[in-house]
Formats: sequence, structure tokens, C-alpha cells
Amino acid sequence: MEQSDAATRPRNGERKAPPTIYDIARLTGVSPSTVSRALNKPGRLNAQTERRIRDAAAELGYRINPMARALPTGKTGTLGLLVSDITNPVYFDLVRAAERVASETGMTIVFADSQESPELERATAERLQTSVDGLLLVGSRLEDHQIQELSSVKPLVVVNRLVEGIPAVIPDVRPGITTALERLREAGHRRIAYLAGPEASWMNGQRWQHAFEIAVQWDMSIVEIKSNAPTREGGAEAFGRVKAADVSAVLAYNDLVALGLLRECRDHGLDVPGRLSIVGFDDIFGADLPTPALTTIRMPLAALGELGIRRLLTEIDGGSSQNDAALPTAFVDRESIGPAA
Amino acid sequence: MEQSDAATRPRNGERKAPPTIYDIARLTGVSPSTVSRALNKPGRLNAQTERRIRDAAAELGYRINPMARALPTGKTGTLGLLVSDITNPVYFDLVRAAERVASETGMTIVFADSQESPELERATAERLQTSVDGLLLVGSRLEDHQIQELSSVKPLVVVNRLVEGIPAVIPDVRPGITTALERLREAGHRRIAYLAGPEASWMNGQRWQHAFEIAVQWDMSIVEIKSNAPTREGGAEAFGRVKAADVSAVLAYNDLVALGLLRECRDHGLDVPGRLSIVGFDDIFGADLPTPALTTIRMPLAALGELGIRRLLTEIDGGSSQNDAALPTAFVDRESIGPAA
DNA sequence: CACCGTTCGTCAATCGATTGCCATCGCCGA
DNA sequence: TCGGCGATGGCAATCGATTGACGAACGGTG
Repeated sequence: MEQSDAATRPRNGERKAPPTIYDIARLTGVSPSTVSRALNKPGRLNAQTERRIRDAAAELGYRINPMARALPTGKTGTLGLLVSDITNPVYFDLVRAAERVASETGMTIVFADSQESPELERATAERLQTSVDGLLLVGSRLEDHQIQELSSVKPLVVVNRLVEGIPAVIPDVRPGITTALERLREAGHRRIAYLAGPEASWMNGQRWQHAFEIAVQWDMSIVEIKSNAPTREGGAEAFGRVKAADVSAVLAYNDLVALGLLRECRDHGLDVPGRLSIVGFDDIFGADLPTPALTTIRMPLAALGELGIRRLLTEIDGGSSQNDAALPTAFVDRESIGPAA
Repeated sequence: MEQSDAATRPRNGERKAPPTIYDIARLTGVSPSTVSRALNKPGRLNAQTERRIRDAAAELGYRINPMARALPTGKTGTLGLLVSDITNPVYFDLVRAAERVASETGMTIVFADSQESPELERATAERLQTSVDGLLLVGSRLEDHQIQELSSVKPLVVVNRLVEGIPAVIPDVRPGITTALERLREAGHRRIAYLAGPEASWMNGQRWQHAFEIAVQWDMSIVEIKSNAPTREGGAEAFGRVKAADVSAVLAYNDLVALGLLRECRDHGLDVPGRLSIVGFDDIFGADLPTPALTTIRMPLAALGELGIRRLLTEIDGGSSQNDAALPTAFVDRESIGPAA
């Protein structure tokens, strides 16, 4: 490969130290404390002095040193965002929305994934806590008391989960599931299966529980089928169990497993939606790609991310302790539901 | 919604301050500096003293305050990762690999996206630079000189791009493109199109250039077709232009535009691969989902992320200035190539 | 017994910014 | 003329950890 030009590229020691408020103070002939006030207590100083200092700061290209500021104030200006699996497309919109809101308010986001491991999640959360002002836990796999412990050291908000005493932002899965089952019922389905997600997932519990209640209420039979992992592979591996269950439709924990199952059906020549109807959950990127396109239940992901961050922000200012209303989910009708065989 | 239990949840002021080395010092009867050495200069102290201090630290649940450490040392222990668009699935594996390597070495990653805007990218990069030890720019849309300026303030590595004097980690697109064009040629294609990506993308230039050279060398005609955005929408919008170009195959800048085009073909009843063959680029999540599954060229994304971080890390220690060899791409044969009409 | 070289631990300065408290100044009204 | 007040800006302590310089204690040696 090409050799980088070591002669012109600044090596570590050669980079000039960034200007500090002391440099500005010297340049303008005031004291450092005055500079500090000029820069973040507008109005506290004489207008001309403030102007002079701001100009000097601009001229020197001054940027505040967040570390130095964090020491006396205890505020780092960063928020931690912890998700269960970065490579799950479901987090796209959520992450992006969170990032947008955060940067609008001048915060920066530190971002980590726990790879579906509770141990790793706890360790990461603790590590992050030392350097952030607050933590947003999305789809946490921790136990309630662990989350409560984390919450006792720094502000913390959970998304897609409800924990006693912890501020939360959650979707309301009911409308989406209700409509989905309604359609299935209209299409003649009477025996359906729920293809489950991780047991440690609160969201999984919610989805199962509501599907169960509604199915029972409408006199449909419903069974729960385990999956090994909430991934495409997990969905594919469940194919045998789904077939054996003798149902005409399955509601999947998420689109990933639905997609895996769908593909496996195609590979085994099982017609979807002719012989089996499939409904996913989340409406992730790619759900509309296969043939048949996946019918699914859309999560308000961007809203979840945005509200999560806002809630965390107010939590950090010692704000309200009132949870917002749950955000509604919506049924997305595509091609993977058909009349019962 | 449920009311959080404000009585038990610690409000901001109530959270107890985390233990410091001073607390440990008091507890063990030594001075703070001794504690500092016990914790990060193993061997410098008497073994028993060190033990005693470590035990006390563990007992108090001591965690070092990264901000306080950053001040004297100038090292923040965090790395910045800047991508052009978080919602592009292409970054999945890269981000995850980067995150893994970073946390293995005890670094944390701050993560931001520039939403395809050079201005936003520059602003974000500058903002991040004040709080990280180094920056990884992935698919930067900045101009060379802007990148060089950024590099003069803190260590910086670019991925998917080559800039004079800047350490870089790049893929070698040649093998993948060569094989792809070979297959197209074997299938009888003589007139092909390149569906272009953003002009500010170095990677786009590479892909076009190599496709061009190889096509010319093999006596295939090749034209460049512009797209409005490197997204599925961008690909769909290019449908008319692709049809008008009278080619039998198109190589797309990335899988997103390929997927968009593919879907549009299906919606307009244009048979793929019967009447048009399509080859994507990147092999993102979902490329195998449609029917026909997208034939594409795989990027070594995880390796790019891992090497990028490693390179940045050695750069931060003032390490080598030698770029690694480019990582090879590979042709992924699926279903969207067929014999020329 | 005096001297010397290690070993171990403390002192104190330092990183960059914040902030409570105080000093000064000018101006006003009594 | 004096007291007082608001506006303005400086002083110095502080946040938590690091680190070079220094000193005390100790064991070994001639």
C-alpha cells in the first residue's frame, strides 16, 4: 500500500495544544474567570467586554474542553444509549432519532450494544455510567432489581420495558395486535401460533400476553412456540416446530424471526400465505422486500427514541416523574396474510 | 400512564457521590497518590499495600472518574466514529466490529452520523474532537483539505477513502467487480450501466473507475447513470433512466439503490433477471430477501471496522504510518443475473 | 558503626473550567 | 458630602486524578 506521508502529517507530540480560557484571558487582558463568564453567562458582564472576549475566542478558534468542565460541574454532556443488539435493524430509526434530539440539545451520544447478554449489559452500563449524565436502556435484558440499582447511581430511562419506579417510554402493542388478529380472524384463521422471542425480554412478554388475551376473547386457539434466538436464524430453526403445531397462521415476536421463517417456508416449498400466514413485528428495514412482502405491526421507533432522550433529559434536570402515554403500534397490511387453508 | 414512584426513585440531588481515591486513601490510611499508583502502576508499591488498597477499592465499589483522569493525562479513553448515514444497513457489521475491538481495549466509542451532509459532518467532527482521543471517518463526504485540517488537531483515520497523508483503511473493489463483470460477460451482456452514487463519495469514484476500466478492457460498452440519492428511493427514481439507456445489465453503486431499482422493475413488470440483470454492492442485510435475491459484491465490513479502530489506536500511540493492504471484496452470486436478453 | 543504595510512600503542583465571595467604581438620592 | 446600591470583574478554592521530586526507613557492606 501507499506510504503515508509521515513528514507532513502531524505526529502525536507535534499537534499544538488547543487554546484555553487562559489564552483568551491573556489576549484580552482580563482574568480567566471573566472569560468563563463571558462565554456562558450572557449578560453577566459588560456588553463590550463580553464582545471583546467572544471575538478573541472566535479568533483563537477556542473550543471548550468538556473534560475540564465536567470536573467542577459533574455534567459530562453525554448520554449513554444501550441496545441489545446493534445489528438488529429495528434500532435504526430509534438510534437516529435519539442522536438527532441529543445533538439538537448539544449532547453527544455514546452508544453500545450488549449482544443479548445480560452480564455484558450490566458491565457495559456500569462502565458507561462513569462518563455519562444519564443512560437510556433499550430492550434491556436485565432483571428489574439490576435496573433499579443502576438507576440509583445516575438518571436512567428504559425504553420498551416497564420497571417499578423507573421512568419508561413504551409502545402500546394492543392496537397493532388487535387489528392483526382481526384480519386473521376475518380470513378464517382459528388456530394460530405465537413464535416467541427471548424470555428476558419484557416486550416479548407483552406481545405474547396481548395476543393471548385477544385470541382467547375471540375464541381462537393460540400456542406459544419457542425460538432459539430473535434472529433470522432463530426463525428458520423454528420451522419444524411451526409445521408440527398444525396452525394456519403465526404471529412472530419480531420481523427478524418472521423473515427467517418466511424464507425457510419458501425453501421447503410451503406456500405463504397459501398454506401459512405470517405476521411480523416492528416493520424493520427489509420487511417489504421478500415475496410475499411481510405483513407486520409497526413500532413507533423514531418516537420511542426521541421521547426516550427527552425523558432522560428532563430526568437529568430533576424533572417530572410522570410517564408519557404509550405510543400506539399500527398494523401494516402487506402480502403474507391469506385465507386460512 | 402509570405514575412513577417518585418517593423511592432517587432524584438528582439524592444520589450519593461515587467514591474517589480520597475515600480509599482515608480508609486505608495512605495518601491519595499512593492509591493512584496502587491502581495503575502495578509493582511500583509494596505488594501488601497494593493488595490492601485494591481490596478497599473493590469494597467501596470504586470506579475511576474518566473526566478527572482526562484532565492531567489528556487521554479521554473514547474514540469517535462518524458515518455518513446511520440508517444505512451497510454500517452494521462495521460498527459492531469497531465497538467490539474498542471495548476489548477498554475504549468507548462515540458514534455520530452526518446525514450525507458535508457541513454537518465537519461540525460534528469538530465537536467530537474536543472529547475523543481520535476520530474514525467512514465514507467521509468532506474534501481532502478539510480532512487534513481535522487530522492536524487529533489523530484521525479514514475508512473507504484515500487522502494524501492520512492513514486509511480501504477495501480493494477490483476482485469483486472483475468477477461480476466476468459473469455478466459470460452471460452475454455487452451493454451495461453503472448506477452512480454520491459524487462526494470517494468509494463511488473507485467503483465507477474500476468498472469502467474493466468494461473497456473487455470491449463492453458502459454508461454512467446518475441517481438522486444512495437510497432505495434513489434507485427507484432512476428506473426510467435505466430503461431509456437500453442496457441489459446494471451495476449499482450500492445495494440500497439496487434494491430500489429491483423493486421498481418488479412493480413495472420488467423481468429481472430475464430482461435486465442487476448487481449490487456491499451485500447488506436484506440483499438476499427479494425474489430474485440480489447478486452483489461483498465488502469486508467487519474487517474494515476492526482494522480502522486498530489503526486509529496505533496512530494515537504515535505508531506506524504504514497503511495496511487493501481488503479484498468478493462476488456473491445470487439470482439477479441472467443471460442477456 | 558509618555509609550507601533501594524501596516505599508522601508532598505538592498541575490539567481547564467553574463559582461563591469580595473589591472597586460610578452614580444616585438624601 | 455621605451612604448605599447595582454593575463589573478579580481572587482563590475546587472538582479527581496524575506524577516528578523528595524524604524516611531499611538492609547490607566494609
